[in-house]
Amino acid sequence: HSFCSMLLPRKKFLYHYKNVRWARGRHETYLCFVVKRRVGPDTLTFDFGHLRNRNGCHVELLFLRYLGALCPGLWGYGAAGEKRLSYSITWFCSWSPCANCSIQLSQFLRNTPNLRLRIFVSRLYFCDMEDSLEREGLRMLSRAGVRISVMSYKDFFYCWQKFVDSKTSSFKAWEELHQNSVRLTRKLNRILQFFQSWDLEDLRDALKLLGL
DNA sequence: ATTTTCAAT
Repeated sequence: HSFCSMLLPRKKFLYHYKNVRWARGRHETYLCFVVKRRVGPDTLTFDFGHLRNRNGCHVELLFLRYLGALCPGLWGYGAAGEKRLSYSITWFCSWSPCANCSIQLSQFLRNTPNLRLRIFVSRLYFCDMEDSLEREGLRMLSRAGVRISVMSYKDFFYCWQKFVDSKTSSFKAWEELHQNSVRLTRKLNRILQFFQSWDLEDLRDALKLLGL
């Protein structure tokens, strides 16, 4: 695509996705995505790539702009409501969405039931205050059926393989990756006020990865 | 102990 170069430079990935407590200077947000078409119980990987925020537009809303091109037939072909295709999108974002993006996404998804969204985030954006709008936004997304998780080692590893110009260098975890991921996962669970259970698609992906 | 955040210069 013209709007998303295929591979992310290693340095950029490591700088922007590092789940450090004090993410000084991360004034950009990256979004790596996988689009899968759902055919009955099966999903076929259809497209992947990455985006970053531009011109004051948050990357999530930028993604929504490109959604029509990424998911042909999402809104049906020809006659209204006919032959709508179903898609699943998984994205990995360096920051969690701001309140406004969460609201926009929730509304969009309510009007597009044939689209499923699964979100992984490296860091939580403005979620320190108990009453922050960002926290409420995450709950809103959750209620709209989006499963949100904090990225763990396996997710960084996957992104390195899939989206990064890693050549032959293997992914090396930074100090504190695991601790930070655990801390942020606990924080997200407290925000969402319940423990999200496994879902079937995660299980299928895990089995596929193991070659089962 | 404390530090930042999809910038603005």
